[in-house]
Amino acid sequence: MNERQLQILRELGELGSVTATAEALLMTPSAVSQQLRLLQRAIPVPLTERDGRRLVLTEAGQALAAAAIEVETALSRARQTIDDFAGLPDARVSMAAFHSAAAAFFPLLLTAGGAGRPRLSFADEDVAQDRFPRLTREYDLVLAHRLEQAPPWPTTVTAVTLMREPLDVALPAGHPLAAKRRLTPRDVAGEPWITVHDGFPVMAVIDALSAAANRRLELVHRINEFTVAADVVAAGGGLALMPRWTTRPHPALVLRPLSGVHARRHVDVLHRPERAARRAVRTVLSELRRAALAIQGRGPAVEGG
Amino acid sequence: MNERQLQILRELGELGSVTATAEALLMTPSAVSQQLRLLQRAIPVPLTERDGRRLVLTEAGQALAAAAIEVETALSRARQTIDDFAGLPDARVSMAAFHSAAAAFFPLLLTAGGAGRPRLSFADEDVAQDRFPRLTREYDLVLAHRLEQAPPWPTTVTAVTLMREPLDVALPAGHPLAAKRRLTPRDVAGEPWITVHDGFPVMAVIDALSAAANRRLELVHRINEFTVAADVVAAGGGLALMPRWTTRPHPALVLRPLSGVHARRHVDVLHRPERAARRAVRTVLSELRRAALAIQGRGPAVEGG
DNA sequence: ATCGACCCTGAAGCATCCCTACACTGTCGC
DNA sequence: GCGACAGTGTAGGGATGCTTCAGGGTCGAT
Repeated sequence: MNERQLQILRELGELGSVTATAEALLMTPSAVSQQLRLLQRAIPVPLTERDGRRLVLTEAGQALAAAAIEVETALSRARQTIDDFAGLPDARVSMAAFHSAAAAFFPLLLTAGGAGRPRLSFADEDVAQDRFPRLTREYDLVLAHRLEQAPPWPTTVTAVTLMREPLDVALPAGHPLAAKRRLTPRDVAGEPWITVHDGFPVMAVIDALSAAANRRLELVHRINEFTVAADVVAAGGGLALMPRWTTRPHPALVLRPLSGVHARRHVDVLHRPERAARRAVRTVLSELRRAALAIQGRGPAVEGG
Repeated sequence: MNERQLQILRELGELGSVTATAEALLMTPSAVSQQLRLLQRAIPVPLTERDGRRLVLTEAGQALAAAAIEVETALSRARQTIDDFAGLPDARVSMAAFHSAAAAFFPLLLTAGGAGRPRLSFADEDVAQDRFPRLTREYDLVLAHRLEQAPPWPTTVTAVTLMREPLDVALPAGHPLAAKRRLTPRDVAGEPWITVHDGFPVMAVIDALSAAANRRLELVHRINEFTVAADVVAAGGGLALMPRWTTRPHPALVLRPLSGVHARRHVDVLHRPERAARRAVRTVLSELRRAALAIQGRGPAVEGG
């Protein structure tokens, strides 16, 4: 049982297939298979089992994969130890975020001053909810969002909630419903709607809205990008759900809180546990928390939720 | 930087020479040297430096060696994880103790019942104080003793104090001084003494006694083994310091507490940090703590200290 | 100062390990 | 039932890690 084999087992647990593991670790499936066999030879309980043509971890395999995370974390800490002595200031932290969080957080992180700060590499990644965790393989930190009632992130990643952000109804300033301070599902169920694509986090609220009003909603447009959606709402294309804080207010729109349905999303930062062994990563994590507070404080004063 | 190289670095830090490291790891000094060179190649700060003809760790090397302990601990935990699944009840725990602790603790540990308990392998090892830590390489647990005022154990081993045991003056029941409830340095400084060999923990109390009485003590016999010393005391060979709880009371002797000097030893259990990852080792550790309480409770009723 | 003992390091050689390439078997979906 | 896909075995090659042996630096005793 060596570190390499444990790493392979861990990836297999997270990715669920030998081929994907091989791809992630830049090796051939055959090599993965062989290392798994060697690992198994040293261990008296089965670590893997076939599931159709796939290979998955047994319960024991999952337990060992969890232990493998500790091993990698310890090794990362060792590397950080020597970086501390080398005093390398060129630490780079890579970070991905979905669009609205990227727009809200990235500028704040850039202006956060201080000498010797880690240098940041940003990337925007708008993916379906279940794809966020595996982005942590490519980026040190991943800003992800999920609805409050959605299933939690897998335990293979560490997740910290940065904010619990209400989702409001965006409508043109001149719209009749704009006169009300808050909107009920029955208020809005008859309107045409602009929603995200299927599988994206906000979608479940639309379903809940439909259920609360006991009526099928008319989904006219499917637009993931909130700024695009905002422009379409302003042009009279329909109503849309918009995060209260992380999108810049559109001059021609107003936001109204929803009552009667749970319309709130978590903005979380995800990372593989061992990444937090790096001091630079921890620094950025705490800057993120500070930025989240700033974003909530400055938001347009719409209360409720 | 792999696990093996970190292990070698750690041993070098603890043993202080390439040759000793090679011996401990069952390899040749040349192999150790080569692995250290490979490790160094990956790291931008010097990890080792020459000290005469010896090779020792730099500060950075010591820090990395400490991190190496975490790596080994994580690997040990991984092994324990699979043992948990395998449900192996045949866990063996090896344990060494200096003589008096061995006599006091080993029987209690044997009678500690319970099904599926770890099986114990005992060994007695009476070594000079500075040799105790390296016994942890050979045994899972090492019972060691040191005087309260002595330097603490090195940080490379984990130490838990089981008891702080007073050292009393043993004297024949018919001795004139036996009439006193407690003895001062001046009371005993004129008597002939039986002491342990140089370098053994109790010796420092003799020195303190000498200093407190401002007088050179007459050291007649050098006997490490307390039961032997007890018999010699009974035969009128002189006075001796005896631990209050861990030696069986001799029928012809009485113990009298000393005042005026700090005469108390710690009975500690030492182990390499990663050994505690094993459940069986933790079980025995807690049994040791319970045994220590029992030993103190049952001791002959001599109060003071 | 010199010699021998000791300690570390380097070169050569060998066994082992780990990977790729390729062929094969089993499984799923159309 | 066929093609696509997933995993596994074998052969072979390069890298790795060790031992052996030789050499150079350091310490202590004579």
